[in-house]
Amino acid sequence: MKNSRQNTAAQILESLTNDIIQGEYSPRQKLHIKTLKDRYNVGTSPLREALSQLIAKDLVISENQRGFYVSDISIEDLTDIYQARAKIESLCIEMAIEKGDDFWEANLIAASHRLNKYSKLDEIEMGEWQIRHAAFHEALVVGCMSPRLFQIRDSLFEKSTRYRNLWLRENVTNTAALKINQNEHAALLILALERDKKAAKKLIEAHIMTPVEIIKKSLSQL
Amino acid sequence: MKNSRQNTAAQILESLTNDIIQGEYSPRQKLHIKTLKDRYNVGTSPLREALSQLIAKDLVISENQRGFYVSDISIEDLTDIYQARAKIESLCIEMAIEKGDDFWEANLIAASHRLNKYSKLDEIEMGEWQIRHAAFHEALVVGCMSPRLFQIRDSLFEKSTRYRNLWLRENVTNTAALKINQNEHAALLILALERDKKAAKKLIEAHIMTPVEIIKKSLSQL
DNA sequence: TAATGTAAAAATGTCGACATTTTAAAATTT
DNA sequence: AAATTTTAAAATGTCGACATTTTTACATTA
Repeated sequence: MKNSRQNTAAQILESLTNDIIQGEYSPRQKLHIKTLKDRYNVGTSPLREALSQLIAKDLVISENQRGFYVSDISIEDLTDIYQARAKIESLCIEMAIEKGDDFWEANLIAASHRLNKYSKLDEIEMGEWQIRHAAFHEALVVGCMSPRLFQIRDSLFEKSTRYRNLWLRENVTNTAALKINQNEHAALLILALERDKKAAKKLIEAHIMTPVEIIKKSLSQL
Repeated sequence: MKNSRQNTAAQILESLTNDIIQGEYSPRQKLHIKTLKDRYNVGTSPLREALSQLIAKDLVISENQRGFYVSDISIEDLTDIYQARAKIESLCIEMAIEKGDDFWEANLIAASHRLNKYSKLDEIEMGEWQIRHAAFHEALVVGCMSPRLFQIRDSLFEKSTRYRNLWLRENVTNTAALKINQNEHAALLILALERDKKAAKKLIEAHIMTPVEIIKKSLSQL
């Protein structure tokens, strides 16, 4: 395993990022250097370099001489992140509708079909559903053609993951919520193909904000 | 100097960030560990931790076993960053116009006045002008009340600094360009106070995109 | 001379050690 | 017993050293 293209710091960064956004470590949890070294079998330097990158990504905070902590979550932060996500997604879709070509349309229809078929199954495996769901939304915005806006979109999506998982726990069996979701996706597809920017923007913003109230409840029960 | 509230890594991060966006190091320049250690008088660990954060901020890139480099600039990146900045700024202003109160208005008028007075002087010191200019634009968007959107705005502004400095070199004596700029600021103030979202958005996007063509020329001559 | 191969030099990434600070526990005082 | 001080333990941040890889300089061959 010596000839891996990534250095140790980059590898740990992946693991740590995942473990934090998937809730392996809780918000505000202390991240002891010693413990992490043992867990990931690495030395001090690459570990601290990975943590440094997580600081820049706002997933970890550090206090001088007091170590590293998983960054906190809160209702204010939840609202702000989802609001920002909604606006950015809306922006991307607007630009995609302006610039999207036949291939964008075709790809979007295909992604919609894949999500639809899977959503109608009796037994839905949440991992696969999330993949197809994310793929549909990406197909919508991919026409916007801005690397920076995509990067911002991705980073906000990543930050929202810890909150989204609270929603998924509530709705893994809630088929009614999934149904509404499905209808919204169908409407989004139509509006995009009709190039109705205004309506598409309005709908996507509402679509992204939908889970916020439910997550608020889960959060306040914590 | 032992009891400074920041650790070494955080201090170097500030210096490095500044030195990169102010052009002390050029795009694609190799950042030798040894050289940097000597220059900033620090050890390997905090230096690499600072560089790790700069990687997350896209100001530095690294290749395994080949070290660190200042990230490149290009016409494509210039356009993308300014386009993204324009859209984000537009978004913030839209939200600010929706939510802004009397204090937002008052503060905006004050900031406009400070910029105006300074712009009319015979001898303009560019550093002070930049401060007042940035303050005016911040006063415009501050009503939007979203920490995350501000953070995105700031990070895009920081990324655009290397390009902006190219513009400033061209226009430090170009009073005609500054005049147009001044008129646009006056118009922005009026539109904001009139709560004319649509016109304000359109103008701010054009305003931010204005320097792009000039910078393109400077870039292609490099 | 150009191309290829080899040896030396330089640079990177990782580790363990150490001084300093923080935290926890024990002892002392009020 | 509660509050404060003292002492011990644990954890952090920084450094220099070292193995490994890359780069450069030089020599060999076609």
